[in-house]
Amino acid sequence: MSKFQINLPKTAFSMKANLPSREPEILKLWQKINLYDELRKSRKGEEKFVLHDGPPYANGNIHMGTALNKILKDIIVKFHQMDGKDSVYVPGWDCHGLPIEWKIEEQYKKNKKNKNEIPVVEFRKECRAFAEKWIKVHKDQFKRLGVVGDWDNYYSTMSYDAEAQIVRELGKFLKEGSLYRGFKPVLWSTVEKTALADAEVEYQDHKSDTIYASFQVKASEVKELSESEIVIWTTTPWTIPANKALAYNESLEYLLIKISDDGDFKNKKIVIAKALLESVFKECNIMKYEILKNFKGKELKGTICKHPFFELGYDYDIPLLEARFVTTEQGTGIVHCAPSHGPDDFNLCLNNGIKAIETVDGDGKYTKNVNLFEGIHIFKANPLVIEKLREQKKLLSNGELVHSYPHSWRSKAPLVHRATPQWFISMESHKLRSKALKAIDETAFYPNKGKERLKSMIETRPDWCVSRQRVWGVPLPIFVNKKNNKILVDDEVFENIAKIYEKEGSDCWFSDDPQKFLGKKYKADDYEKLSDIVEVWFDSGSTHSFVLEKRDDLKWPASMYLEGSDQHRGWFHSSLLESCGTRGRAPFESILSHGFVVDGKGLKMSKSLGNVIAPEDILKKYGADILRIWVASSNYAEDLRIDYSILDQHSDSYRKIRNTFRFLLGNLNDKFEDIDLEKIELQNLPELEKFMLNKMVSINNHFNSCFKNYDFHNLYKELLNFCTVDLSAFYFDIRKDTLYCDPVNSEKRKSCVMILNVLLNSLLKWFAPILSFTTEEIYQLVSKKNKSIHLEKFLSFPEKFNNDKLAKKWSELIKIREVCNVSIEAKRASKEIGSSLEAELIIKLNNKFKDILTNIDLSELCIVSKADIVFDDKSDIVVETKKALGDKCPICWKISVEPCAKHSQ
RNA sequence: GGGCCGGUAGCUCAGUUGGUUAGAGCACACCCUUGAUAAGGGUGGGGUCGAAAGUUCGAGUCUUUCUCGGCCCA
Repeated sequence: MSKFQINLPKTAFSMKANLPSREPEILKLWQKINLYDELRKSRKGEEKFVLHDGPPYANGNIHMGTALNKILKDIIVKFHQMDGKDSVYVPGWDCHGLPIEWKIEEQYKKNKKNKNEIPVVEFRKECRAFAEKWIKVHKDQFKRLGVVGDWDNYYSTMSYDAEAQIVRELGKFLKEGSLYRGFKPVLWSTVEKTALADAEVEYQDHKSDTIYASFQVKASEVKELSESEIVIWTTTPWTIPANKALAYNESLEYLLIKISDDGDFKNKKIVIAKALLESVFKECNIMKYEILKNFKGKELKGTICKHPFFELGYDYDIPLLEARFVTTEQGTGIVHCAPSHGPDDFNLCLNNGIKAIETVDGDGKYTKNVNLFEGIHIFKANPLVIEKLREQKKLLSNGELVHSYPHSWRSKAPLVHRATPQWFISMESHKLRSKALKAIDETAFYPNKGKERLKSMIETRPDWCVSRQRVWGVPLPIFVNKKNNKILVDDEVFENIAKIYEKEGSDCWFSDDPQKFLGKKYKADDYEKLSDIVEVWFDSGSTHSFVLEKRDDLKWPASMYLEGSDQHRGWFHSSLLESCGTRGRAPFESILSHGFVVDGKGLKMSKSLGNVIAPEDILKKYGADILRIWVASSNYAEDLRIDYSILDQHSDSYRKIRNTFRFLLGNLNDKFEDIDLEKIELQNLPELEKFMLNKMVSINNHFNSCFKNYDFHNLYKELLNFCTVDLSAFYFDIRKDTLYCDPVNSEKRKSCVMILNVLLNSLLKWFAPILSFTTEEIYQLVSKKNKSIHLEKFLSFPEKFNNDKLAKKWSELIKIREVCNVSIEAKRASKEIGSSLEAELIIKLNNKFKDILTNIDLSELCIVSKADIVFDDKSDIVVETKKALGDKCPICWKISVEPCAKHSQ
């Protein structure tokens, strides 16, 4: 037996990952060691990084979007933790709202129960139980992804303290005076006397009365329009008494026409859209006419009309307003706007300072706000309105139309848009809009484009409607004085309600004596108690108040909010408004928004396309670490593509990374030594080792700058390339000879082993936030320093490792190596040699390379048996490969005529 | 229909203020190795930068239009 021992790699770390079964074992370990608590202990007193969780809705299994969101959050939280901060993550759930109400109603239907016969409180209890059930399911699914957080102390919008705090927040708006009562149209059933949500509406055919009616111009910037009449068409004549404006489209062309037919409109001038001339004239039976003027819609700006019932006391101005929703599909190209009876009308009027009022009551009768028609049911009003129009000579024609129309899903009765009392937070009265815009400017956005997106929404949004006529939510804590209609604003009452909710939740609002909430100061008989609930965006917009502010382990404002880009209109938006209204600034320092998960072709996932991938499928087939790689390697600033071929690719990368670790572990025989980087004496190291240290510093610098910008896909790519290009194909390949064949106590081998230790340590930490399971698996194998890899901190590399001159020199050497490889490959292709050790090289180099070759053995670098160097000035780099002559050393496999220099004695 | 964002090799991504033959890794093909072995190494092929027009000495980078896709709104 030879006295030369070869040292082959040996490790317990298997090549096969088997993540789907191994990861659950690691989850058990984390549970056993109470990882979350350990993380907190390990950073006690350090600077906090608080990523405030946007609460997902507690309903249904998680999908790829939720998985992406949680993994991205977890990666960021872990990065900050390893960076030395106390990086706290408290997950939460959004629980109130319509979708859960529907689910419970569905169950009722199945069991033949009638919702209206069930007490509200009992119904709400079922909603609560439903949400609780899904929180449990979600929790396990999120944990399985490797997400570490305070799962035992999660927050929810339905917890008693949350409901209590939501009341306090509303109290602030009420006290300030920015929360006011207005009217807004909702789909309303006059039969059930209730508002219906969109999803409770069925569309069926319905026969409607149609009218062409005219509005006389009172003033206009277009001279010819004076004395003319603007014609509208509508299928709801009963809304004419509620008319407050007319809408036109500035990009359409309009005509001024003189009619000569006999009748009410003889010799009158009317205005309609050019594109609709034919259909209008046909339906109104107009034969003799003359076109007086052709003009663009934008000229209508500033025009004012009189109401058709002007002579009957409707003597207010009807302005013409520009609106995109006006088209030439039907009608006249001018739309009559009754802000109380249509969402388009409402928004257009609201944006122009015309507020909706209550024109129809819950039974469908006109209110006292409607002159001439008070008390009449709207479904009986059409003939009366038509008659009055005719009487006022404002009716061009009338008819009937069968069209698709909304009906109640329960009673099948036709619905109407009805302005109902709603509660709004004003964007202007207390400068909420400008406060919010300022707060956006003070917030960092990743990616930057999110800033403009949120800004433009805040700039144009109308007042915030925060009331809903539903039951599963926090009741609006509002009492209205029966005598003077004034809202009760009293901190004592709000605080009393909040205290009650903290103890028993908000169900009691619906069941208990109102006096309980009013205390002794006010008499319940004097007040009307509201039964509306708060819209759920106010709930989740308030999480900062009942989570960030209330918990000692967190801080306000949050360091970051992180959600899908749809939340610019959702949670980012509502949180910003709520916080700016109550605290004058945003509840976050930064916002990170990510795109949507789409399939491999960039199309959105849908059942009908059959391109849906569930997180569960991926976990079963690949494991969470592969999914985490997918998250880290994708550019979240845009939409993220996923399909099985993409996952296969990441799975291949994972294997490369795993084998890189396996090589390190094998050559260390699973005996990791934590090297003190400061104590490394560079002057004693071979150049290749110095170069590797230098490489690690530059990787680490790049790593840090990527991390600072949350630029994970570049960070991951850099690490992956480091494993493949710098380690596997370069450093490892070259040093295999030393590791396998040099004596264990040789300085060179010891230097290399030292580097392997540093590499293992660095790679474990760099990858830990992404490959949370695999790095833990390795850490458990080799280190007892901490209970978990996630309790470690990133390494800090001494400046002395940085050596630009060395890096430059080695990039030249690598160039020479590449030319050598091409030359060797030619001999291999002609079958003269196989392994590169069968080759010897004659390398002709330009004299300029002389300096860089000191201390360099090119035969080692190129993994050949011999390399002769010839300097001349003729060429840059020219390499000639010859078959090496002599015998193969049985130890190091190098071929030479002489006995092996290292292994011959 | 409107607003915003995006389209660079089969895939994931780089491409700095417009400036040489547009880069990397993976995948693929061929070869080598059999002492990282259901591993490892080498070489190589592959892109009219979504399309068209324009500005410019010069456009992946700037402008316009179109197209496809995504989010939000209607």
